[in-house]
Amino acid sequence: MSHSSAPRKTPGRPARISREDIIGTARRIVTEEGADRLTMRRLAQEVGSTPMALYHHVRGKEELLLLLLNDYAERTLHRPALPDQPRERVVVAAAAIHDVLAACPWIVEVLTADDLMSTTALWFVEQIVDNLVECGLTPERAVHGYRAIWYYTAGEILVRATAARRRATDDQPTYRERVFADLDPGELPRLARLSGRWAELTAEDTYRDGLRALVDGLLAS
Amino acid sequence: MSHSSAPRKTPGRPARISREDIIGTARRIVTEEGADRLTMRRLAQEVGSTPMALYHHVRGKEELLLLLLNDYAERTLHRPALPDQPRERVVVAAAAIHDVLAACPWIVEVLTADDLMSTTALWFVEQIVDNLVECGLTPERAVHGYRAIWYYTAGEILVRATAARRRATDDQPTYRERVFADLDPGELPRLARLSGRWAELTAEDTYRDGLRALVDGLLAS
DNA sequence: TTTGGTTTCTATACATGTAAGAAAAATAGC
DNA sequence: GCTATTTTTCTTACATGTATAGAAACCAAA
Repeated sequence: MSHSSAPRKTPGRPARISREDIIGTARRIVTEEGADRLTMRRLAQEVGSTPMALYHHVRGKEELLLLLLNDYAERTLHRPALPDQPRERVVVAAAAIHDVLAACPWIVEVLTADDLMSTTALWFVEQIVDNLVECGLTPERAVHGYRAIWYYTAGEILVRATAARRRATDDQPTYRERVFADLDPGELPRLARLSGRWAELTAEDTYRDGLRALVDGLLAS
Repeated sequence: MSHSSAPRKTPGRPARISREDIIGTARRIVTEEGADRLTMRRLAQEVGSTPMALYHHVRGKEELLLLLLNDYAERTLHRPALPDQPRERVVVAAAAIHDVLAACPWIVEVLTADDLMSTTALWFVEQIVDNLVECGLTPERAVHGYRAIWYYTAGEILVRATAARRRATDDQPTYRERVFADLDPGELPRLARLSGRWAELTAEDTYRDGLRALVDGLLAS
């Protein structure tokens, strides 16, 4: 579509599609029709190529989704105004990442990435680590603290997203509901007493509370 | 294999395989040859049936893995001796769950379960919630606290397991390594200074430290 | 022009999960 | 014994990710 004249310098057959084409088209499919519709065949057809040609620009579907996630983060993750207190900065930076990712429903299959590693996202990591140091942690403990925050954040998003997906798919009552329906109050009194409200309680969004608790605890030690 | 005489009471074609057969055989395949080898076709062949017959005893592969996980938890998760302090009880109960799950390499695909819900595992949940209340939290906050612990735990296992899998699969340097290799010290000074030690630092097992911090923070608020 | 090398693209094939529906094997009522 | 009903099993077919092998399109040298 693009380059026309400009004498080529590399040998070999010239590429008809680029990684950017692929990612762009993939993004369009995903935003317009949802992540289910993104198949390698469909994507190939849409960029005017064959499925296996994609594999010369992208290692496989997993990498494609990872690239898509980075692309998404790059364009929707914006640096927020940070508060004065270092501790609050940690909270704000983590919550900003969380909110953007949580709003991205197709994320589940990729989010087990080791870290989020787009250039934009790294700024947030920097803020978290730096402000943890600012609060008195050694750099080593600050990194560990960041990792704990990332585990908590990724876990929250993954668990909630999967639960939501299951609820949407299954017509039947959940396994959880069945188990909670007949708890033995003798064996598990606390859960039995809470069983009626469990669904409601776990549905509440308490990400920030947990995050604050975690940051507090990291700084207290 | 089992029932012989005993006049049947239900109408319909009698079942030749049972859910227990399926789970047992699946467990054998997974423990002997790894989770990759567990396919519906292979499993069907092994129980002496056809793939689609399995679907009358199990909703699909995802449910099968969930059942397998519960089965695994049921037989390897044993109630530990709990310390005296309620706060330490929370830590010990959570760490017990964590350690059993983390030792289970095929877990990744299922762990996004809403909670771990085998009967045995619920005892641990009970301990966590109960002792959080014992420490002064309201029952509501105790449930939220348990959820935060679960998010952190599931996230840790998932992220670490996936990272390990990626390292095992990929021969090429990780995306992370490439990004960390050329960080701009002007933009991200803290990360740039730590970049050489990042892999080493994130490889350390700091689950318990983070857990303690989280529990401390939950109780401090 | 021909030959060789390099890169990209295409065709074909396979393994996998599972949807749809027909067939089989039992019971219940007559 | 015969038919209707119910439950389980089997057959077939499809969508998907991707491995493999080779064809196609470009450059550079002979």
